[in-house]
Amino acid sequence: MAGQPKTELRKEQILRAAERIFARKGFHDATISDVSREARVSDATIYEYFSSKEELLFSIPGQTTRRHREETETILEFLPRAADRIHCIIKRYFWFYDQNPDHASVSMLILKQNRKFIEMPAYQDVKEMSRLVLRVIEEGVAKGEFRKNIDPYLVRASILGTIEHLVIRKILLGKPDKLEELADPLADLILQGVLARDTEKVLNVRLTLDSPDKAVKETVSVSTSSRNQG
Amino acid sequence: MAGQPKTELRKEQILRAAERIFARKGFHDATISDVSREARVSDATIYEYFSSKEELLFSIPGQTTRRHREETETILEFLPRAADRIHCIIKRYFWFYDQNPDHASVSMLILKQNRKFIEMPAYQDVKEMSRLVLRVIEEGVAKGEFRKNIDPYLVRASILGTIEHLVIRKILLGKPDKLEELADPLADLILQGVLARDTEKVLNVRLTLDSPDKAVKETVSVSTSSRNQG
Amino acid sequence: MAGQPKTELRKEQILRAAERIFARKGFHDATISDVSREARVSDATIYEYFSSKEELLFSIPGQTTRRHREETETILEFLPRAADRIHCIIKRYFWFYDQNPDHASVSMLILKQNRKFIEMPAYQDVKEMSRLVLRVIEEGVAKGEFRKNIDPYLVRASILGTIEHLVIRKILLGKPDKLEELADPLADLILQGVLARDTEKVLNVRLTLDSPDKAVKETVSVSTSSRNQG
Amino acid sequence: MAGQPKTELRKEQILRAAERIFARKGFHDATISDVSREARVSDATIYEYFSSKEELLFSIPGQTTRRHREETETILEFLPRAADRIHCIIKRYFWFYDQNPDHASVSMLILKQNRKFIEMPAYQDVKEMSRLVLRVIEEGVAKGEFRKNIDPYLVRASILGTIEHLVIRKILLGKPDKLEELADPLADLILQGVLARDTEKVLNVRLTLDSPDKAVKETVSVSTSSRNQG
DNA sequence: CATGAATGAGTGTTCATTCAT
DNA sequence: TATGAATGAACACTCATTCAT
Repeated sequence: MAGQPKTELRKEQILRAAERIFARKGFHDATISDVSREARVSDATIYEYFSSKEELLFSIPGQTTRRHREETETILEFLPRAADRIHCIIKRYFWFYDQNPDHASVSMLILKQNRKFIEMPAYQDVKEMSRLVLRVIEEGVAKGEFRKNIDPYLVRASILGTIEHLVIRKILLGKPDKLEELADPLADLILQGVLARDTEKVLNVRLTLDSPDKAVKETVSVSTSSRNQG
Repeated sequence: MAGQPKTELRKEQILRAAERIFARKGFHDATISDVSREARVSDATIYEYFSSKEELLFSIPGQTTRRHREETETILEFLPRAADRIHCIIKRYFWFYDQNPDHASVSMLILKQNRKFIEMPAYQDVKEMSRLVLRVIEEGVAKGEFRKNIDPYLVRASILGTIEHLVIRKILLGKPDKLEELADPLADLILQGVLARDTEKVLNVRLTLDSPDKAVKETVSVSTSSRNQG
Repeated sequence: MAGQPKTELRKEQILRAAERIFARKGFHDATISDVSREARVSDATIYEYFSSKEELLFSIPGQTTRRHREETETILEFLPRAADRIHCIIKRYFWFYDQNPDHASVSMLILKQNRKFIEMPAYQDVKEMSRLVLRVIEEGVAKGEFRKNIDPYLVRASILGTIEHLVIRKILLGKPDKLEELADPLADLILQGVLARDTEKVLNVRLTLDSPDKAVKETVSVSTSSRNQG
Repeated sequence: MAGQPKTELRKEQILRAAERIFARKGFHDATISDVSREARVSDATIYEYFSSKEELLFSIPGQTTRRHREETETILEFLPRAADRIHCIIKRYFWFYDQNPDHASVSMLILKQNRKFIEMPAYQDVKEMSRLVLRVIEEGVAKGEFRKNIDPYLVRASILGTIEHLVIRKILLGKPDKLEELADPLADLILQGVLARDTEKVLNVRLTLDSPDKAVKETVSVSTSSRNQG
């Protein structure tokens, strides 16, 4: 808990102000003065900490994104099954964006489509997170949990794309109120298309046994959709 | 085929130039002079046709989007099965963005996250297209083709979100070269999670017979997943 | 009443439109398009009749001013006394501006302080009118109607300045409703300071005494005018 | 004389530059660059002190006008007679415009006929000065110094109008060189029409005839004010 | 470390004016 | 004669950025 050097606090203060302002007004419509006013420092002070408005923008994700990734990685270690991991990743994404709406706006509306940002070091964390998702999928396939014939890249695109779409929708249209509640149904939907199931191959199983006195004809119906079921 | 009035041609000429320029440089980094140079008209001429730089931007989707939607609607009428319709929609989206990369850039990188745009009349076409997708899903459910317990809004988010994610990825990273090739696998993936199947109900059938010397454990594999199969 | 050539009508139509527009919006805030719209012609047409926006402006007073001067001159010929002439001039000025409020605005708010206008031929009419006033005053002095020691230039400045002040006041503040009603009191005020008198009224005293052989006719002149005198 | 804060000096510097430039070129024909060049600052600096070109214009009269009014008021307190006060006001007006030719140009050619200016707070000082003149006239009437039947508003219009006319004339035509020299004659002229005089009421004409047997002593009373009377 | 003050560089927008038809 | 279409030339205004204090 060693107090951060005062200068780090200042930096953080500016960063959070910038996040709020950029989230509210967009990058180009926000001025350095807007940010400095929000941060209660002078314009010039911002330049003591960041070399340009753009660098300020690119510094916003910083720790937040890294922490999100690291904590997610930590949790995943406790989840042996790929399906649970996917579920966890989705849940945490929604939770993360619910908790950090300004970060969500900056990430989704400003940074995601910024050609320069994807060349910045800060983008690495986003990339890492994306790789993590891919790895989980590939491991799921390798372990036989997921179907062999899926394209892991496509599955990842599907997971991340859906999340992004919903987050942007929430930012722009304000609904739904809680993204997190979409985590279960989304995980179900995705896993439905991905899980390898014996079942998948077993249809209308009709078993006839040679037991002469007893002819057995069974059709067992079991609901399979929920990933929560054993 | 009567030629458009000359003034309409001029407008179109400016619009296409703006599309190219905005796609290449982004909205804020592009100047009206950039556009006018590309269109081979003067700055002032642009203002004869559009009242502001922003109105110029918002006018870009215009016909293109509408036509895409209308043609898609026409085709869908010939496809009775919801699964085929979903497949068609996905395919056409990819094809559309493949064919119109500048339009794709403007839509995905500039307009999609523009708070003002979603209040413009031009946004209606985007909305209509989105509603069309929803309707197809709902009809699929109504007809029993899709599972009853899916959330059509979520499925739509999944379809559109994945497409958007892939389009943006292509724009920023340049790959894959042909989005259209992702249409089949994506449709498969989505439908996998959506199609109602008998099979769905028959799962993990493990039969243990009391025949002490013979334990029977059978798995009968029948391919059912592909939407191309009867 | 030979009809004016069609082209003259067009010109007049544009001129009156310009007068209205300039009166309402001022010269710089009015555009050629404003004028052309009011005149129901195209921008280009205006340039068929006037070589520039400024020339259009300078052409507005034109006939109106000349006619005002000519008619005034005509009337003055019927008024032998300088006092009545001054009165007439003032009355006609007020009446003129009451009748032509747009002309008043253009003259008083735009042209009067325009450095270029006073070099234009159209300014001659204004100058002529001003000279007319001066002449009347000088004649009044020459005839002994007005005091010898007035400065005719100053008196003219007083007459025209007061009129202008009142006209501008009416334009900007809207009151009084009828300038013309100020004509009598203003003429009184001016003449009060100008008329040769005591004298004026006291003099020309004709006394007839009954003394048959002696008719006495006296004119006593008493200087009363200067405020510096005891 | 403790120096004004540096920033006030800067503001004054810009204001005086603007005054010179606007006086010389007019408001619309002068550019911000003209002003900034004259003030030896950058364009942007002007906008640090004034929010728009128009606000800059409206700020020019500022102190100058207020000071003129205040000083005049102070002096008037020492002049008990209304006539002297009027004389003083006229003299000071001329002196003021003689001393501040750029201010004169801006006031007379630009501001006086500006519809927006008369709604600005800065216009209040002009109004106050105008009220002061009116008050002096009314007091003159109340004290019996001026004729009862004058219209104070008209007299004020006459004073201010004549001054304005002469100032504008000097600005545009360059003559006379010294307005101040017109103060005495103008005051005479105005007061002539305003002062209550014995004569005004009674012309105590005393005629003595040499008729030996009959001494005739007549006093003829004639109302003299109205010019309509014989 | 913090900032008040200053500005260079840039840009969207306007509009009087032209000219081919 | 009349004008639709086009534009050159300007200009007010903004703002990220700098630097002396």
